Amino acid sequence: MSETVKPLTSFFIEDILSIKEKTRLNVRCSSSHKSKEGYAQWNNQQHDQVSHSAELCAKHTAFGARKDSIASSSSSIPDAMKSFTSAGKQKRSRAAFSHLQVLELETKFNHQKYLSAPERANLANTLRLTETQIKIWFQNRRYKTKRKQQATEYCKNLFQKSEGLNTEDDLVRASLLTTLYKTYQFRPYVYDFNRTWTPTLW
DNA sequence: CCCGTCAAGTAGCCGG
DNA sequence: CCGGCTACTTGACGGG
Repeated sequence: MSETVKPLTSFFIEDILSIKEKTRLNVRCSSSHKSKEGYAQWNNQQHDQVSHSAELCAKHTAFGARKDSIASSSSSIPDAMKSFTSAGKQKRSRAAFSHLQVLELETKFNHQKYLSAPERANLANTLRLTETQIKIWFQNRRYKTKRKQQATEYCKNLFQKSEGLNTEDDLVRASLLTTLYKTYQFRPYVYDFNRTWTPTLW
């Protein structure tokens, strides 16, 4: 992968309030799996006072770093970024993108579901995220859309079927099913009233 | 404390 | 091979 190192911003409240000196962290952990690409890239993003760019930056939660103070700015994998469980295992992170970042991503996604490499690089640059983060976001977003669509279609079919229902029991069952599908629309498991929880529906 | 959300991890496939 | 894709799964985190 030929990803460029991007300027990253700290999103810590204390950093925002105190307007600390600029720190910069870019963490890159290689996956155990095939090491295809720089998966698991955790970024602490640089903050330029309380400004527009600050809003663009993700709130970093990696390795419990949000609780720790990340003062050190070092190269590849800073010790400050490494948080371990009691078992000595490295803790996994989950970055939270800012509202503005998500907004920009959603806007882009509404226009196009797939990004070319230059488009992705450009978006990554403007949003101050990594290209991998952009890629993963779009992948997840497409999958989310698909699931939503499938759930909607299934509900539609249910309503259509329920039109032909006769007994009160059938109607109750149909409405219960609809409720269930609304509740579990993003879950791969849905209860079949006659059997059990089944892994796939469609 | 349980549960939903969502970024990231994983497996497997495909095209260049 | 490598990078990107889908289709899940995992795990951190926040809200009720």
